[in-house]
Formats: sequence, C-alpha cells, structure tokens
Amino acid sequence: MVITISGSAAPRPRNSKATKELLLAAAGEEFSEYGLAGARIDRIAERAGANKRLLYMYFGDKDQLFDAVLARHIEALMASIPLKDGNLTAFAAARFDFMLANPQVSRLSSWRVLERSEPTEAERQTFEERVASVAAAQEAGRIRSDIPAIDLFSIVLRMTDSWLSAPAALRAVAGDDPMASGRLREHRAALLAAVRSITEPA
Amino acid sequence: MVITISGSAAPRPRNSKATKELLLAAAGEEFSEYGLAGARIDRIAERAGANKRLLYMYFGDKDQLFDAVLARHIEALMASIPLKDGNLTAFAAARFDFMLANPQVSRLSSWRVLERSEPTEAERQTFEERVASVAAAQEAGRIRSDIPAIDLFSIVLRMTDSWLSAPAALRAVAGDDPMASGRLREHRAALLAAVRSITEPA
DNA sequence: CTTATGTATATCAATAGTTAGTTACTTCTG
DNA sequence: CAGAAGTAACTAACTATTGATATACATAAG
Repeated sequence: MVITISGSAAPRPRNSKATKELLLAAAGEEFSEYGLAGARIDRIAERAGANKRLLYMYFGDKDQLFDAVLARHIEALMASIPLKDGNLTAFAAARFDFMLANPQVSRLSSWRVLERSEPTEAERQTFEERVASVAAAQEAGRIRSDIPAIDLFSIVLRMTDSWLSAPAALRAVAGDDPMASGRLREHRAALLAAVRSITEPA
Repeated sequence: MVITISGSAAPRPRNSKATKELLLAAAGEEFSEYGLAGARIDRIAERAGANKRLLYMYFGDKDQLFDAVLARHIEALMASIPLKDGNLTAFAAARFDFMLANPQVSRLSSWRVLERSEPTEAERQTFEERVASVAAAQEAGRIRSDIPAIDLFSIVLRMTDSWLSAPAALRAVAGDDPMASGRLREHRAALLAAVRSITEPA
C-alpha cells in the first residue's frame, strides 16, 4: 500500500532530460501565448508538471529560458524552410505550410521582434544567404531584377503570414471561420499567385 | 519669496484636459515600447509628469488605458489612409508613409494582434468596406480578379510593413543603417512596384 | 555517502490599484 | 464684492498581491 503525505502528489520520476524537455515545451506554449513580459514562471512549471526550481537549474532565468525557446523554434523554422535557387514561390509555400502547422512559431517570431530585437549572428547569416540566393537568381534571369533582392525577400517573407497573423477584424470579414480548410486553401493559392506575379521576370 | 516644502515639487497646473492628453500620449509611448503586459503604470505617470492617481481617475485601469490608446491610434491610422477605388498601390504608399512617420502605431498594432485580439465592430466595418472597394475594382476590371479581394487586401496590407517591421537580423543584412533615407526610398519604390505587379490585370 | 533530481516553502522587490487627504478654482449668498 | 461652501484637480503614502528567484530539505541512484 502506498502512503502519501497529505496534499503532496507522487514525485516526478527522475529523468533530467525528459524534464528539461517538458519544461522547454511548456515554456514554448506559455511564451507563444503571452510573450516574454506576460509569461509566468509559475504557469510554465505547472504546465510542465514540474517544479519551478528545476527550471532555474536547467535554464538560468526567465530571459535565458525565452532565448532557449526562441533558439529551438527559430532554428527549426530556418532549417525546415530552405530557399533553393532563389525560388521564392516554393519558399513561400513551404513557409506558409510550416506556419500553419506550427502556430506557436509564428507568434514567437512576432514576440521576438517586439521584445527582443537583438539578432544572433547565425540568424543574420541565414538571411544573408537567402538574399544572396535571390540575387543569384536575378543575375541568372530566373526572377525579375528591377527590385533589389533584399526587398524582394523581405516582402515575400511578410506576405507568407499575411493571413495567419492578420488582424482579427480583417479575418472576421472572411466569414465564420477564417481558419477553415477551404479558406486556407484559397488563401494559399492566392499567396502563391501573388508571389509568382512579383517574382516573374518582366 | 517662494518657500518649498522639502522634497515636494511644484504641483501641476490644474487642467484636466491637458493632463488627460499628456497621460494618453505617455501611455502611447510606453505601450508602444513595452506592450500591454510589459508597460508600467508608474513609468507612464512619470513620463507624463503626472500623478498615478489621475490616470485611474481618467481611464479606469491599465486595460482600459490600453484600449484608449489603441482607439486613438488605430482610428488615426484608418482615417489617414483611405482606399479609393480599390487603388491598392496608392493605399500601400499612404500606409508606408504613415507608418514611417508614426512608428508607434506600427508597434501598437502588432501588440494589439498579440495581446488583445478582440476587434471592434467599427474596425471590422472599415476592413469590410475596403475589401468591398477592392472587389468593386475587380469587377470594373481595374485590377486583376483571379485572386479573392480579401486575400489581395490582406497581402498588400502586410507587404506595407515588410521593411519597417522586418526581423532585426534581416535588416542587418541591408548594411549599416536600415532606416537611412536612401534605403527607405529604395524599399518604398520596391514595395510599390511589387504591389503594382500583384494588382495589375492579366 | 555523495550527487543529481526532485519538492515545498520563504524572500523580497516590483506593481496595480487605494485611501486619505491638500489646494486651487467656481459659485452661491448676503 | 467679500467670503463661505462646494467641487474638481491634484499629491503623497499605503497596501495587498504577484512574481521572480533563493533556501532548505528529501530521496532515488550510483
């Protein structure tokens, strides 16, 4: 028979790796919902079903935890959306699909821009490569060259989450469910058509 | 001779309208920088050079103050950027210029999407009118009609702040000063060219 | 027994919101 | 027009809570 001291639940099995993972995942949810300033350490621990203390053991403090979450998700984002031969249409499609499948990441990126603007060198380099890839495609005549590569890229980047992070008031105009699969299919097609129009050579 | 009680400054002249205005402006700065969760009531009062208590007198609480700030700025944004005859290029130009001249508004809108998604009816209606304006232009053959009006609008909307709210890492790729007037002129031209490409009839 | 992993609980500063006034302006009354 | 009475604008100091972080202890595993 198991005797439990009043009020205390069964302690979590000892597995630092798994616990760390749970905390990171819980932090991802919390930060994605509330941002850095709005997130609550207690809620993160609760979500993870772990003790607050462990969070400090593994990640240092709130800011570092936020950075850890960002690092993980931004890396995943960058890695899973390649830009090949300056093909911005394929890039936009991949990015749209990724954002749709990982709504947390979209919000995390937004929080990041607002609350933590300092970029990492790795990030800067990834962007640099992508812009270079666009520029190369321009020189090869695969895409139009009368718009600077960096502008082309930044515009397309932003276009890809035009629907997913549109103001609620605009989404409401679309009708009952702005995230219904029909609506999404339609927007995706529109997005890709738009990117094609922007990129195709004159 | 003026005798001042130790430590206490001269009291603010009695002018509720002016004080309210100062508080609202201070709140605009604070919320734009830190968002709803990150903003500090004490800092707002300090920025305004007014007493905290007045803030509660005039605006209720933090949330209501945030709403007041949003209402003012979002209204100004909507009012100063008309969409005439579905001319999305002119719309994009006006919006870009406005955002550039009012950097607070851009950030406030972003915070709003993240921290306070419930739209007002007025906002929804403004968007509805604009989408209708685009749809009308499509029927009249002034802009392409193979992309739904709402998608066209949401995409263009997003494009207009592609540079102004791009991730810092991407801006860094542009070189020393991403907000230098030359860079901005160049991006503005790129933006308008892109909008033209998206909207012109096939 | 020692260390890593875990829990419960304390600490202490920061913060939103209040209480209890004070002082300037307005208006009413004689 | 004096001056009392009322009211609106304002201030300082307080409080209760929350929230990030620290301390103290417990126990499983090696």
